[in-house]
Amino acid sequence: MKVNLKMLAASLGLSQTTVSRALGGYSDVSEATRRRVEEAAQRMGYKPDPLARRLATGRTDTVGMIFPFDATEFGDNRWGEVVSGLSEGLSAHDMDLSIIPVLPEKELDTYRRVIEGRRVDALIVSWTRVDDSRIRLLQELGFPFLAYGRTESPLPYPWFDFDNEAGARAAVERLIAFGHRRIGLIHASLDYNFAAQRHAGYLAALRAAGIDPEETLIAKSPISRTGGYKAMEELLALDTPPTALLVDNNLAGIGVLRALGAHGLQPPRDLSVIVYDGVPTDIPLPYTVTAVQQPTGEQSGRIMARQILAILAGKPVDEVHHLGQPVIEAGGTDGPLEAQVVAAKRHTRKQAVS
Amino acid sequence: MKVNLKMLAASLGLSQTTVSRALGGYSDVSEATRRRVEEAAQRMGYKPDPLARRLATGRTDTVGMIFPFDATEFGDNRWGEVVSGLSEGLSAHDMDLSIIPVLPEKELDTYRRVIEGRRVDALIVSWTRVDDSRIRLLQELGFPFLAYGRTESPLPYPWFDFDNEAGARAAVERLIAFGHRRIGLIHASLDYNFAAQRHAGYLAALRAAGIDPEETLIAKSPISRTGGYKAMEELLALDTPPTALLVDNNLAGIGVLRALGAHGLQPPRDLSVIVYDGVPTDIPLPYTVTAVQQPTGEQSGRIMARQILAILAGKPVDEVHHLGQPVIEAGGTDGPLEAQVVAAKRHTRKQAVS
DNA sequence: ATCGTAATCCGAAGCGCTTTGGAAGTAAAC
DNA sequence: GTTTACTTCCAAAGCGCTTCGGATTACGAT
Repeated sequence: MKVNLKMLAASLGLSQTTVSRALGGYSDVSEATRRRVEEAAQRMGYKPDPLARRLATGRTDTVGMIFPFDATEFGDNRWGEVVSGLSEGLSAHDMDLSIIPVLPEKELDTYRRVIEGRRVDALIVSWTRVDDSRIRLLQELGFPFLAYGRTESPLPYPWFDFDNEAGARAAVERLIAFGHRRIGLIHASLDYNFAAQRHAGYLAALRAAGIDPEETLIAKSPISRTGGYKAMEELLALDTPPTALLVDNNLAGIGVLRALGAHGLQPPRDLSVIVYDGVPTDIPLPYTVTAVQQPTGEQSGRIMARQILAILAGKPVDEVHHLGQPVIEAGGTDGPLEAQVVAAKRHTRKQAVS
Repeated sequence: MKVNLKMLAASLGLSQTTVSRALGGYSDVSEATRRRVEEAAQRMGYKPDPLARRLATGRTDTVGMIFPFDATEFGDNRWGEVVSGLSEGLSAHDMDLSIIPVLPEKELDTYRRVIEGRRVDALIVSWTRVDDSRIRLLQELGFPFLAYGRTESPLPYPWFDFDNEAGARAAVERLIAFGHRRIGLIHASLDYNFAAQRHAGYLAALRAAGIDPEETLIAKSPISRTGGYKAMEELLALDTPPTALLVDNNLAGIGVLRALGAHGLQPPRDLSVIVYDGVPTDIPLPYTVTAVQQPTGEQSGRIMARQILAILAGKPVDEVHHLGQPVIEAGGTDGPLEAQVVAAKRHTRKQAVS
């Protein structure tokens, strides 16, 4: 039989009020009775009914994440890590994370339903777009949320993000320092904020070095292995392909490396490659990949959990920001242009002979 | 301003009871007033507060899925489809699906918490084990659930599953019909029920054909690309490798095919390969894969949604079962043994010459 | 002896909905 | 005209918790 507040109170000869406040950690109950109450609650296995609590307080102690199943997020283990860290960070404060799956075309409706249904105290918006209708809706409704990634918005809002522009710039600067001038970019749809920012960083680095960006060296690709594969093939088909390449997401990165392999090419001999976010554990590669690295998803998740709690505690939204700095992690897939040229000469000579 | 039942009732000059029952579709309210009520509710934008309703009814109209982040499920787009179908099937009945992420080591605790917290009306257990403590816990607590995959249990319980044994048997029979006798198996941990069943089907087919299973032809592998890759390399390193192979999951299947490619081997010339569940969209392959195919995840999800609703409606648990039949989808990765032998001869001859 | 203060405790009013157990009105049956 | 049987509606009692606004007691201060 489930015990409730009333029974607990009765068995202690106290009022429900006092028991409730004792358990709630209020100061107007003596240390002695608090201990008595806690002991009894423990002994009788009392657990406050969250449904009742919710109705009384109006809080659900749950934060939600609406998850559109267009699946790009799948296979990206980074996302899993973030969720994991978030969940852990929240549960330390007795809050839960609930992921609400939804068909992409019904996404906005679901936001409305979830908010109206008061199913969660706050929402996390991931994969932000440059122009993001979800964030506009949330702002309009005045519902608490945290954006995982920034967006263009006239109003302030809380966000967690990395300095994508700086990351891409650093990567391209590294390639330039290696002597490259024909540097390609494979990027996701520029509707995604992260892609737009990395794209901007790429252009900025080139221009700063006095290099005119070439449209043909820039290929768009879905966030997927296949996407990266095909985009790489496009670039390889150019009359003069790039000598170096930045790939703006890890899934496409795998595809790129596979495409190179399939064409008998090997980084960095034939092409210098830097992959944003590195490549997830996939199948064995004969080299480590030079990457723009960001903190692990777990760390990010924990920070986001703290941000969410701060928002719910009433911290002004224009103060809740976190901008992580990515770092370049040197690997074996990029190198000096001269080395490549030499290798290429050897290669063509060999081909001519055979 | 949010309108509640009381306000709605007042504005109509009716009691809360009547309004509630009108909206609830009870028969003891006249058609005329029902219409009036519905019209007014619509006009005033009345939405019953789910928190209050939950407290009153004790139902949450949510089904949960506790999701351990050991990540095998990631990258397996099949799982995403299932979730999607489930979610859709449930929302047609105004129920929600909530995915609760959890660290693997805290999984059982979370089951307890979620149940005690009455956060959901029912749970879905996925990736069932042969011996599954989660299912035991749920049975013990008498909490409604649906197992996605069977398990060994003395008590009846509701499940959704495919005939894994039959699927594996059919695949192996096909290979046998092609003349193969050295047929390998790459399988996931046999703690997983699906793996155990497919393993059993594999053995059964061999024995039925009078072939003695060879331990060395059976390799265990994690459910991942890397796992499949390594397992394939193990089998290739054998003195006499198998001439045909069944891979019991799609992720490992990709790894297997990549490993073959990396060793300059090509199915079916050098090895006949059948992959359970086919291979997910990955990077381009020069052939279609012969697969044991199951209905799409969406369909499965919708069926599961119906099952859950039936359980909640009180249908006896030993009547809620669904066993899907997998079918072999012929592709270009398997074929007659003789053809392989001929090709191999040609191959070795060529090697001898060069 | 009286007052103010601080420390504890509690009654009762919600939170917004569902549901039980009638009551009132109306029509059919005798 | 009375009885029976519906039909339609409603008052009130929860669901289990939180919290506001005191009430009570104890005690040092005046």
